[in-house]
Amino acid sequence: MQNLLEHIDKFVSLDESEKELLLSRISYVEARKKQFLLEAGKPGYKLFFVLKGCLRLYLITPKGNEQTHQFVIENWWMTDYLAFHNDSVSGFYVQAVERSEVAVLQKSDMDFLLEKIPKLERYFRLCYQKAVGAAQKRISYLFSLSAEERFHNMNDKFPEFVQRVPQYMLASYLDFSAEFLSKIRAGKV
Amino acid sequence: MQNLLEHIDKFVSLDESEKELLLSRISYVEARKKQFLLEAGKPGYKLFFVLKGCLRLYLITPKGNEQTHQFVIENWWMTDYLAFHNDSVSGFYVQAVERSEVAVLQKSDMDFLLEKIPKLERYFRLCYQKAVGAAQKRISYLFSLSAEERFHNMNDKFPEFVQRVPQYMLASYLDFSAEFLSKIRAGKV
DNA sequence: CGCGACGTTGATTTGCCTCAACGATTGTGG
DNA sequence: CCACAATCGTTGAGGCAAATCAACGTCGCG
Repeated sequence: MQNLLEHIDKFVSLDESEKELLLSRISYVEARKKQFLLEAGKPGYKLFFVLKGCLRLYLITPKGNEQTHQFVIENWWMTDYLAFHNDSVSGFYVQAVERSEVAVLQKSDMDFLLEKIPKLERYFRLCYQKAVGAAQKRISYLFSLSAEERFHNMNDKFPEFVQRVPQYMLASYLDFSAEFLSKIRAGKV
Repeated sequence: MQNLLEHIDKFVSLDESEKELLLSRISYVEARKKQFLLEAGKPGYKLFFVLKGCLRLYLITPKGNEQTHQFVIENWWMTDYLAFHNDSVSGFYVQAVERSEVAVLQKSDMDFLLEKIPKLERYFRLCYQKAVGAAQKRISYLFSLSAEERFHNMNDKFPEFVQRVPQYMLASYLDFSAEFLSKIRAGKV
């Protein structure tokens, strides 16, 4: 949990009793590779923070394909935010890409903590501000680059990522087929 | 500005002196149709709230096409959040789709207000939480639906929108060409 | 060792783009 | 208030990026 405290500390400073209170309301989960933390169709009242490892958020399209929406590594929060915001059922799966250590915050606990430690409003406001920016950036890549350009852009900017996740997940994240990714890598396109 | 106060009031309650302070740091702009509020390449330190009318956020791709990222109508905030967050230059244009009344908040004023009225942290945290959810939903539509399905989905869920904005903007929002939208409407596809 | 998950390759198909030319509608200055 | 331009929308022909399908390697693991 040290990672989480350090991350919070970058934005707001908590005293010892506040840290204690915080930790008393956050649980710790170790997820095996491919294990689900959240499933579509189930209530989405949890927020996940990656302490170690890698998670992905994905959905199954009406046609039955997996579409990876987001990968997150150390020091990012993730969930289906619409479900979280509206207390509704999740439309997404959250799954461990590799063995991961995760902090889990229930919405009710979040509300409790925000009540008791108003400074955390600021922390989450800043996290979300960054997340909205990241989402805008993501859409702009999907919009303005061709499939091949999206792959090369990813490879240039996040090479360790391209190593770390299976190709079929990466392909669905970049919004093209696994076969096509294979051809791009082979230079056959 | 009444709209803005009412919107804030849905999430947190401010007393009269706080409202006064808030309004003293927010400016009001009337934008003509097609007028720019923010331009790519210029500093992105402003946040916009639509009191009346409609704004769009778009970028120009390397190939020279307009790609509309987002439309916002009454009671939504908008800007290039990455530029706003990092105090950098905007990658997007913000333009009035129709004659609009807009509240403008400079980042420095936002920081000042958040300092003086910590309750506003909560307000923005909730606005952003909703915005992240909306962005996730948007990506999921782009991912999982065909061009024609995206149009019909839009038409079903936001018919007034489809009326309100020019077709070429709508087409770029749905990520296909204006010509193709024309063909979908004519049932020629 | 054998099975299932993952990756590769080529042939074929298709959804949507591009380009070009032409209507319709809106706006503007004479 | 009309003429004309600019903006916006329509239509069709042709082309291409990427999907789909199918078959076959390969690796890791129970």
